[in-house]
Amino acid sequence: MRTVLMVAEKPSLAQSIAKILSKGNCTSRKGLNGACSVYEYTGNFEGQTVRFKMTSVCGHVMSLDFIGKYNNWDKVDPAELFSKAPTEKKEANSKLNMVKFLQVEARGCDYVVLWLDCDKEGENICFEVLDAIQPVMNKGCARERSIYRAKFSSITDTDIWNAMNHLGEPNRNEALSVDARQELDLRIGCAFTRFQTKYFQGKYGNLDSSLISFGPCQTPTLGFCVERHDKIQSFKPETYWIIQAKVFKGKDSPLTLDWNRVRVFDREVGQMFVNLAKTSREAQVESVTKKEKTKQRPQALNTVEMLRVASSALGSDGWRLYEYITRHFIATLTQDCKYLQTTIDFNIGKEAFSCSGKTLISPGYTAVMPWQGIPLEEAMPDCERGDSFTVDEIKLVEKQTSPPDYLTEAELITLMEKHGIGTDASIPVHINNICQRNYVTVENGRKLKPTNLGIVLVHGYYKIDAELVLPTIRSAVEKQLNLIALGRANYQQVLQHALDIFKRKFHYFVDSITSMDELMEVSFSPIAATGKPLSRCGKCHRFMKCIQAKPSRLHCSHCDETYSLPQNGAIKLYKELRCPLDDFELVLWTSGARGKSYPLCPYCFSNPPFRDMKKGMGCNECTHPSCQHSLNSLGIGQCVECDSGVLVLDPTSGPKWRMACNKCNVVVHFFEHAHKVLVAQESCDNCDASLVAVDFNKTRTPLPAGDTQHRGCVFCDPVFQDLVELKHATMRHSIHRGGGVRRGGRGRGKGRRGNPKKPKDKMAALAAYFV
DNA sequence: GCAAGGTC
Repeated sequence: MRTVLMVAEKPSLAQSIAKILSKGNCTSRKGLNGACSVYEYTGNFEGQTVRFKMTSVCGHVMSLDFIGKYNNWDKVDPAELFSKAPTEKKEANSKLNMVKFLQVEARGCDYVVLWLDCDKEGENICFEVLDAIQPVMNKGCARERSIYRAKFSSITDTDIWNAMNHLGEPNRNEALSVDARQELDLRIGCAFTRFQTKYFQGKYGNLDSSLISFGPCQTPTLGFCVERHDKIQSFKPETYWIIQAKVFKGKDSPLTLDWNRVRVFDREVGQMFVNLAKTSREAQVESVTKKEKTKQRPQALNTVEMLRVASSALGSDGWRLYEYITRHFIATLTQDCKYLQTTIDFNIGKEAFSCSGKTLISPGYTAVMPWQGIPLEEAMPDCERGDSFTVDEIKLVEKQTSPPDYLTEAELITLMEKHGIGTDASIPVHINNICQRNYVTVENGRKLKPTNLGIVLVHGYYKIDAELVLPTIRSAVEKQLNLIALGRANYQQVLQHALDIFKRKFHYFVDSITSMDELMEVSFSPIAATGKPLSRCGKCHRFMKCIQAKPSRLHCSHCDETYSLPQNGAIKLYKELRCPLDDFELVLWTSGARGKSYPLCPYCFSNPPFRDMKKGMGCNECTHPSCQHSLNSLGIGQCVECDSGVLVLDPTSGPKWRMACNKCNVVVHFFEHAHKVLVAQESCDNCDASLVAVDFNKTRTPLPAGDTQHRGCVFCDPVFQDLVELKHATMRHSIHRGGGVRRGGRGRGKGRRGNPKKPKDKMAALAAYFV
């Protein structure tokens, strides 16, 4: 029997479609990646009985990136990203093992039916799937067709069966338009982001942003928020006047009328109209019109509309959202709301006024969406032409025009949708991005208020090249891409054309960056004027300043050099001790009061001193053979949790001493009330860990017979075993994991680099490092 | 470390 493989875009769709097509008679099993399931059943295909295997991917299988060496920000000029830097497709999520999974399932299959979503992205994923499975599928005779595309727009029996009975072919052009979009977004976004980030971060100390990103969607999104901010800033309130008139008939409560001229901007003119109206004490009913009107039930909810609604009253309460979606759905199936609109036109003197109200005829859908219902108090009094009302009050009221408020998230979603910025799935991501990048903050009522950084960036783009921030450029690119999809333009030509344009824009931007910089100077402080003096530079021996704003770093204004620091933690001076290699004063990094801490050399942190070290390493990973702060001096033994780390004594942790892994987050608490804890040169005969010498407080020593000193292995020594809070750690230590034989696996087999053991022969180690 | 687009 032949086999048909069918692939949907996500696991839940595979399940729904399999249920429909198998009429509920399918088996299911998990695929090798644990995320996708495979549904199997027997059925008919192209006039033969076949076995169906329905499964799915999880979105895109592949994603585009530059080849490795072009991801080095220090060595690559961002301008190279427009043409020189080659790109490659990598598996989008290596954990999912999607290519392998698809190949395992496709092996031996004769046909494939592609059930990817029916949009351009889905078409692109079709070819990602085909690239993975075609090499392993059965090869039929050359003329036999084996690739089919199902086109469907809803998950209903009729739609799915209809798609199955009218299979087509995947559309290469649509897929190519997505390939072009991916390459454009990657090259443009990365080039601008890297350039901006490196330029401004090196100059200003209080930007508070570790990344100054640019993107064809996120930047226009920010642009909308700043545009509103500018309107608010440039708003000048204007005074205007309205006539307020109240009339009544008999014992009815007074009606407030609207002036037909609405408002005037000149007080004298307003007063003149009041005087004219005041010549009469009665308001004559000029006409009464009654119109039956309907309030339309809502359209079916789509994702963007749901986002808008959820952002403007609902908040993050899942149940309320569920209730809203349910009510909305029922409302779409109910009748429109019907009401009677009554408008009464009045004349008071020669001035015209009116008043209108609504009376409910039938609630229709507002019965399930009561917040949209017609309020009872809008009902109007009975009257007819010629009736007269008594004027209760008529006066001129002064008012002021008020500025607009910051953009609400709901308004922003509307703007993005209108201009084609992002998709239903990516709109929230872009909004989240500009928040995380510190370009806008979310205020009460989910209003988006741009930060100084956001404002300066957008104003800078306006000065240099407004198209970089205007929404029109994205739409223009999308239009060109659409031509590829429609087969009316060549993929290569469109891509090249757009890249050329943006390459020129990029060079112009780089040449004009001082225009944006002028704005930055107003809002931010030069790096040399930021931060507090902390530790001394090893080159000039002057104090360097520690900059707290993200990304935290040290800056030497004399040498005009900036040195990176670890993020997410606190930095303080470490007893004015110096690195023996470069004379920089060490600093102490700590993750918190009871957490991990270790010293680091600000210079070595960015410029690894030894071959086997990488950027971002502290003294606890430093392989200096003799420095008292290095791994070699303070390392105790292999980590109890991870395979590649070493537990290193935290020399600042006394009197509650602890050691911490230099790779993972393991912290092992050991001796309390000890004056001194030293790591000895000798190793344990049993487990190879370094011996530890402890000097306890005389009055509080836990050692037998009042001894204050002991030396031994923290993992094996019986005296220490009873004292040290290391029971679980001891049991996990390698020596106890199976007769001293170390586990294989992660982190092993990479020669010296992966070996967490301290080198024993210091001279040999020295020789190795200084080759 | 970067984009935007899928989806988990």
